[in-house]
Amino acid sequence: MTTRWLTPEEQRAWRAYVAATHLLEDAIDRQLQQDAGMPHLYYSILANLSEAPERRLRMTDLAEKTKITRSRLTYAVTRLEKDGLIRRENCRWDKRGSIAALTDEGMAVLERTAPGHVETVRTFLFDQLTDEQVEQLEEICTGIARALEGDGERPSVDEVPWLRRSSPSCS
Amino acid sequence: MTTRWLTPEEQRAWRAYVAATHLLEDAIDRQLQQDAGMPHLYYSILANLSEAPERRLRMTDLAEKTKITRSRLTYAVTRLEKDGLIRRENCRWDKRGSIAALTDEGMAVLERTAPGHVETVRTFLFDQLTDEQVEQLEEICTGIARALEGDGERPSVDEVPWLRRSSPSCS
DNA sequence: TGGTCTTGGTTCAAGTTTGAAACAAACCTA
DNA sequence: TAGGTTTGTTTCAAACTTGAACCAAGACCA
Repeated sequence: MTTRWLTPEEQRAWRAYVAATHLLEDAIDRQLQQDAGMPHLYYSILANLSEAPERRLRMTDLAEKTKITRSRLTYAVTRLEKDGLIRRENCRWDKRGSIAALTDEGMAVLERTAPGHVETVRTFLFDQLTDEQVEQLEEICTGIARALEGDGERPSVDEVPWLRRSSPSCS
Repeated sequence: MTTRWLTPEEQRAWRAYVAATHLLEDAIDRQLQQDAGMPHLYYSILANLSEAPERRLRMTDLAEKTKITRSRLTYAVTRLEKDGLIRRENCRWDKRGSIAALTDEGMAVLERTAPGHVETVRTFLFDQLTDEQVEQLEEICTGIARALEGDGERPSVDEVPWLRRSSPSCS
């Protein structure tokens, strides 16, 4: 089977997608770095904890929620713990487990910085979209995420039989 | 003025967006790392060069095309140069300038790995979308990118007067 | 001209991410 | 219940990113 290259429409969509996602993530990272002294991911970790029952989650659950690897999470939590925004506790039921708990200070940082963050997201994302587009975006993204999540387990790339033939193009 | 929090629809869209973009970028990075031995960004750099006249671009233009900072680009190009996929040349008109040129070997790598890359993008993105959604995605992303690009200059975050008030939520 | 400002790139240190390997506890199963 | 496998998490080294500082070389202009 020969490669199905992207159609012109797909090319355009793909490039716009790559550009938009990079630019937006950069803008959000910069804003949060300035206002909260941490990148977006770290903020997300705190935000996820703030919504969890008792403001605490097991590492694996937190990694699942934030869609990152466990090792990346370990590093991030270690940093946030040094900053006093998170506290590590060990799990009673499962001695292997480690639990990340949001501290009051962490909650305070979140409360202080949430407005700026929301405003950034609004300015650069939602202010640019019609209500209809917001819906479309959700559907599109939900579809993509579903394809990538399997049922909780990421379909490790090498399980998919990639074709290998020539000719470039497609950033 | 008090913060305009995200509506439930916006929340859903935002979360789906964050999840989808992370998962997709991760999948693409993993695939390219395995097949081409480089992350997506590096592949994009090669791809951009391959389409430029004479397969060469000035650093700043390349940074602009790939939406990354100059320092990040410098590092990436240095690595790719070590791998023999890019060659640096100096600009005749402007002695400050530095030009990145795709080597034949770089072109070959691109040709060899493009099919796998396209297939990944297709599998996880376009196969999940209807033709209509592809169009919608392009429009949405174009809008976002426009808001973030000013006219070539990024609106440095601190020029926007952020509001600062309390209450969290919004990953 | 000789300053001074801007632009194009690189450098450096500190911080982050990656993937593989290491551990330890929990879970089988014969 | 010992031995083997799986699961939860951390560790480590190598690679990458960030932002500020730096260095030329062009541009501007009194």
